Amino acid sequence: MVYIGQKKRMVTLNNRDSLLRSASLLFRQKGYHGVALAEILKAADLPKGSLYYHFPGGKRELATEATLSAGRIVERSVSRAFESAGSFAQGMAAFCDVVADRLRSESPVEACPVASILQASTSEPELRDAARTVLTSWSEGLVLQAARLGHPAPHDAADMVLMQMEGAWLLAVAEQSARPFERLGEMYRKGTGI
Amino acid sequence: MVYIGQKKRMVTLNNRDSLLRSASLLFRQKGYHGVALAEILKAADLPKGSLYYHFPGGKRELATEATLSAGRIVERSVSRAFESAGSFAQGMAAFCDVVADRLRSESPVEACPVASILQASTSEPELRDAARTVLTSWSEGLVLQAARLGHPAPHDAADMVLMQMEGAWLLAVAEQSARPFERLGEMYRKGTGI
Amino acid sequence: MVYIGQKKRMVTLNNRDSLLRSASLLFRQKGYHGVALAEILKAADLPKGSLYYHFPGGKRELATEATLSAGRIVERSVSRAFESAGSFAQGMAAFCDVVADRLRSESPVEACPVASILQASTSEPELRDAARTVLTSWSEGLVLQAARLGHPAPHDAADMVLMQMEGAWLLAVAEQSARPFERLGEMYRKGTGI
Amino acid sequence: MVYIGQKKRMVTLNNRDSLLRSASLLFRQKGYHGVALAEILKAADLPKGSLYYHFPGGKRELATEATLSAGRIVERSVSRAFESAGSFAQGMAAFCDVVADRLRSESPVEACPVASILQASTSEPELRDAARTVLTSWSEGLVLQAARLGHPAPHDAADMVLMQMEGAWLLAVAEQSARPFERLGEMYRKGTGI
DNA sequence: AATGAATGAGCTTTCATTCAT
DNA sequence: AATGAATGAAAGCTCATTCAT
Repeated sequence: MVYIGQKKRMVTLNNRDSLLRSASLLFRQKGYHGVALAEILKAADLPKGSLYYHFPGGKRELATEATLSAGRIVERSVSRAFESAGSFAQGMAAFCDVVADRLRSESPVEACPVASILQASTSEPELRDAARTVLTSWSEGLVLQAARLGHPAPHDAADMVLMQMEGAWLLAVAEQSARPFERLGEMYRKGTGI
Repeated sequence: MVYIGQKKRMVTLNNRDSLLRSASLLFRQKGYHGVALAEILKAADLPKGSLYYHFPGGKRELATEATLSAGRIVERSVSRAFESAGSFAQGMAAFCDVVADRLRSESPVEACPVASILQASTSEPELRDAARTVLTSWSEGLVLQAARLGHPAPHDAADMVLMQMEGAWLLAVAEQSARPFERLGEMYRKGTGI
Repeated sequence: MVYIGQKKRMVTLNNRDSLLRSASLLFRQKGYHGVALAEILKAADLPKGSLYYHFPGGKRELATEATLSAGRIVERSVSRAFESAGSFAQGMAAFCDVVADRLRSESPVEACPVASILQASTSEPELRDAARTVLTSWSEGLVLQAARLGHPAPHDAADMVLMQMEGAWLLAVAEQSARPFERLGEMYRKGTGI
Repeated sequence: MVYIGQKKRMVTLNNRDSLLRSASLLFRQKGYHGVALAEILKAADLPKGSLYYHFPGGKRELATEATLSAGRIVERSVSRAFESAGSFAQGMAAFCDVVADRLRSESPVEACPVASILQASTSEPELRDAARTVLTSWSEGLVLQAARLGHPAPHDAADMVLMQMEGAWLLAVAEQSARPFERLGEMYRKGTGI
């Protein structure tokens, strides 16, 4: 822990972020109900009582924040992949490469942060809101990119890509490999993506 | 409980099946770790001890069997939808209609049986095998249909459809509506499916 | 299963004996509360429902009979060891050899049948009676042998030998070896036994 | 609960110790598998969840610690009995008196802590280690006393005494009386002990 | 005479949460 | 501001026993 700026404030921020990072990772690996808070705290190397200080809403709040935070990371990754693309298909292919790269470094191959949390949303409605927020932001980003890159039906394109991406992620978890994203990327390169 | 044929035999079969049906439903609603066995037994109106008679392997075995069984139902549904189709795209559109119809009657809208179980597969490896088995059988069925209906790249088509289907199912759960499958079906009707 | 004499009677007797043998073995290995009836039935290769036919009193009755039966086997072993002995000490040494031989063939080294059952006697008083019956019969046998072989204090000798034997058996279980009986035998040969 | 010294520290120690004391007592009465954790917690007047805080290893760890702790108490009792003795036989007689006194106050007469736990060691190997540790420490203590008091064969004496003690304890449980230790003590007084 | 399906009480254990300090 | 001790509800699972046939 390195203290930069105001000492106390930084400590707090870092501990909170550390919790979010560990939580996001573990929820993606095992799902909301599959992870115990003690496990998250241990992974973050934080004392037992500290969770409710940072997240008074408990596990629910932690999962909500972790989902939103992970959602933003993916969103940035989408933007970056499409930024330098000449077409929507090229952008999608580039994004598939990025995700495939990422998944290759994971063991076990982790689920989409939205998918991880969605399953628990029947018992925890707040989590569905978080999942929806993230999916909406992804969709809006994709619509913008599709429009920018001259796709004739930006909403259809965004919808389709969102489905393919979530489906590929699920298959990647099932196969425990990055291959679904590689195949999806190839199809976009061959022009059979959408 | 209606007694048909040999009494004892029927009772047994029905109790087992009743457990599988309740389990499948609840796992799809809440995920593997989100459902308590007591809940499943209550839904099936069976006493606590009876589960381990029918499924000595406990929750794991019940979930495995429920997944395989639900997988077979979806597989039959796919076959039927594609049977009377003139093209792969028409078959896919018909299948989307069937699923959309089904989801409209569910409350809450339930997840894909494979997705429900996959999240717990990190802690329960047997569940991953079940998920893979189902996905493989779906994929093989789709490859056959694509080949039969003259699709130029049957494996790509099956891959793509599997991704779209899983993705649409996830979006349907997030939105709690059948609309993602309606949109997917429309795109296949417009010729922008694959 | 070989049918000798009256068919049905023999079958019954053998199944009953088979249950007693399996039960005795398992109780000695794991204690009364450490063994499930299903385990005993499986070891005896008998169907689940058959136990209560042979032993209407259930686990308690089975354990009682198994203890008495095992007690008789040990008693005969004591008699045989002392039969050809020239002194009480020689008899005891011979008996130690027999037990040591027996334990060497066991894996895991099993407890004395009385000790196995005694622990459960707080909750199952019937078992204490069985344990006492066996200990009394052993004691009486030893008193007779001590008297026959000219020991000056037959009751003291029997008491002492019973304690040493039970203690050696416990140590044998702890060490998982026959050595305690070997050491006890040696001491009797050296004349330091009693 | 009396607060001595630092308040928090004492509370913790006492709860843990209280668990150990209740556990030791109940295990000796009913054996490892014969006692439910709920029973121990009730005896210690502690809430259900508190056990796993003090003993994360659960029942196994609790039993292990309880055995080691009870073993130390017996060890001290042995030392004290032999301390003021003029011969090994006198020491042993004094020790028998102490145990007999103790057992007279127990109802039901409780088994040796080692014997209580040993039966479950087939399914819980950690318990065998605890039992062995205690037996070894007793044996070493007895060897030292025998040597100090001029016994010609200290190891034989310790072995023999350990067997007699364990055997007497088993007989005491069977008879539910202190008499076996009284008889053993008498024999040592008469010079027929070893 | 003999059985396997069925049962529910009770087992060990896990866990999100609280709270005094 | 920050914590670790404490909690009790509920989880998955085991088991001796029953009973219709």
